[in-house]
Amino acid sequence: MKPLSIKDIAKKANVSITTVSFILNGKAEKMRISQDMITKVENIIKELGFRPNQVARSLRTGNTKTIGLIVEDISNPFFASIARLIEDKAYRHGYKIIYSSTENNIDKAKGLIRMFKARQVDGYIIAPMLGMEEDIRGLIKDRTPVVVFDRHLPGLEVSTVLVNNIEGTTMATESLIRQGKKNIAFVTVDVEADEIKDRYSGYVKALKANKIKPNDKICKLIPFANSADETTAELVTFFTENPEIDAVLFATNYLAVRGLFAFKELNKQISDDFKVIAYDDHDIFKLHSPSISAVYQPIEDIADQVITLILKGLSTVDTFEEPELKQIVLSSTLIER
Amino acid sequence: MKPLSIKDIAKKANVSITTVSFILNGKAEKMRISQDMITKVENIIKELGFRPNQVARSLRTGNTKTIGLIVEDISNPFFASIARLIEDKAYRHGYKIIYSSTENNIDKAKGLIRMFKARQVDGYIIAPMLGMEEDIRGLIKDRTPVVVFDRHLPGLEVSTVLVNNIEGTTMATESLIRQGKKNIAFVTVDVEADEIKDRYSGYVKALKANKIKPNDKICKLIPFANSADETTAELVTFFTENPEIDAVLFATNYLAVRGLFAFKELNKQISDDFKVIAYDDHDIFKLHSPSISAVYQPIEDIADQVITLILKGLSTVDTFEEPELKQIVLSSTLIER
DNA sequence: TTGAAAGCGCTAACAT
DNA sequence: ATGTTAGCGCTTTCAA
Repeated sequence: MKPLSIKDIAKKANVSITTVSFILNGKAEKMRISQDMITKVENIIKELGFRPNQVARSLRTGNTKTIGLIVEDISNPFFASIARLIEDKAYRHGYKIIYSSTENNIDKAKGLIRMFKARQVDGYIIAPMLGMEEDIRGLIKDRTPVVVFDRHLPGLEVSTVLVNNIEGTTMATESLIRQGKKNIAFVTVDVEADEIKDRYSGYVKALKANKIKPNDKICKLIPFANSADETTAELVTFFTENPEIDAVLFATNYLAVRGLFAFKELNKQISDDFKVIAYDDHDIFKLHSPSISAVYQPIEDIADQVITLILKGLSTVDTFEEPELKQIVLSSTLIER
Repeated sequence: MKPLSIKDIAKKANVSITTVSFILNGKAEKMRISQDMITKVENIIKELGFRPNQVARSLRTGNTKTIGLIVEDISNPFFASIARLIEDKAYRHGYKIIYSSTENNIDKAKGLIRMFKARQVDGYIIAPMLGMEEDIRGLIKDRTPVVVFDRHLPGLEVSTVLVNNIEGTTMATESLIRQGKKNIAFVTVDVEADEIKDRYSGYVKALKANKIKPNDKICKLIPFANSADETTAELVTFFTENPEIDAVLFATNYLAVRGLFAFKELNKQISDDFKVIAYDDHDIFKLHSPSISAVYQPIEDIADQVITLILKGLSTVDTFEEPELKQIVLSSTLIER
């Protein structure tokens, strides 16, 4: 059975499709359509359960009321939580989200942007990876609203929502120093992103401020391409070879989880003599015995800011105003456990 | 700058838009367009970076190459993982996913279906909630492919991918009995879903098979609407009041996590004298000291089956074949730790 | 082997 | 205050 069209409603109501369209789009008032007519048509619409074909509407108006969301991996709890919040807020404004994971694959990422373009999404929310600069610049040049979050691409002028990574690891490192730790290890990943580098900078900054000389030997760089097990194995070796370490700061929650697996394997107890802090929180850290301190990224805030920026961009897209670019940097919190 | 259209390509190539369209859609051969023409047009398309407007295409052909994904909460790791796998597989077949979370709110769920309908999605993948029966039936009547997973709605004839819940909890309970446990508690949630009830049935079945009388006193029903903290508090009380319990089977991973928090609060050690098994695995269970056994649901299999079913539905939608309904029940695995 | 033209369902400028 | 109609970009039938 073919779905209803505006024609069917018009016929049923004995009016033209224009009248129906105006009523559908809330322009009845402006067009001074009689109240009687309005209620009559509205009743028929409700009675028949008619919903205008959004595809036709999109073709005509040029906007699809759809936002493309591109992240590295939607199943990562950080992105999944943000995706949920963004979807919820977008929904209330009549927008839907199409998402895709880049899987840290630049070709897939580029393909996604082209695919989203072909689908005429109205705006983009992107947790970008290195190599997407040109593509994002292209979107901006087409006056498509873009908001970037989580990661920042050097030299790219775009609205951005980030957390202050330097601040986060500085706080964490200082807390460890205050607890008398002398050999604080730093475990990070070899991803070429400023955020990751900033986390390292924050760590070094706190050490220097406290006259501790950073020691490369207890800074471990884990290849991004590692499997979970490989990472655990590397960490087992690392901690075995460096028994002087009395505290560890992990640059991502994922690495910290692997670290916990490594400690388990090594039978290494976390205690006042061996402290661990993770960057980015996780349920596991609360529940672990003993529980693990973490730098918490304000997920709800991030989602709020992202959606606010993109909605503003969307609403000014057909005005002549230059879209204003905003760089928002949120603070993270050290949760001491 | 306006995006390119098929017209621009046609003009540039000095051919009609028909020719371009045929080439775009791989119908050039069938139409016996000359190889020269084909390469010439293809080059222009590549050179100008033209991508056909998917919205216009959708309006014309009636399909949007989009699948609607409706789950309770996309940020739940179970759904997030499945979403990621589904998206990935759909992508390879040229489909995109629009998702939404029902938040266990039937009004939102119904709204989502109507919204997806208005957007002409080609098919639906739904982890349904009670109350959606009529809406799903409506989709099927319109000959829209639907695949339901995770939960089954009684009396609804639709392709379904489930795991065998009875089997899972039976295995888990039997394992506990083999370990000599006499007072095995069962903690579940008051959700009116067959899956949840089946988990209870499996537990009872194993008890009876081993001549143990089920004891209501050590079966705890947690309200779904509880906050996390409320659940923890209820579990603290429950385990305090029933010290004879020597093992617990949790009906969901979420409940088990709350249980772990409760044990932590109670300073109750998990050991050979007090065993815990969770239905549905979680990283936390691997990492916990001691680690926690779990019934593992085959996420990858579920995603595979779901996508296979929906793609089959999508490909037969405009044939005259009756869409064949398939009920797939996957086995879960007990991971003993 | 290629082109002209209708039409998918809707919006909105223009006409009445 | 309501109706007529062009056209959004594309696919596909029919004609040449």
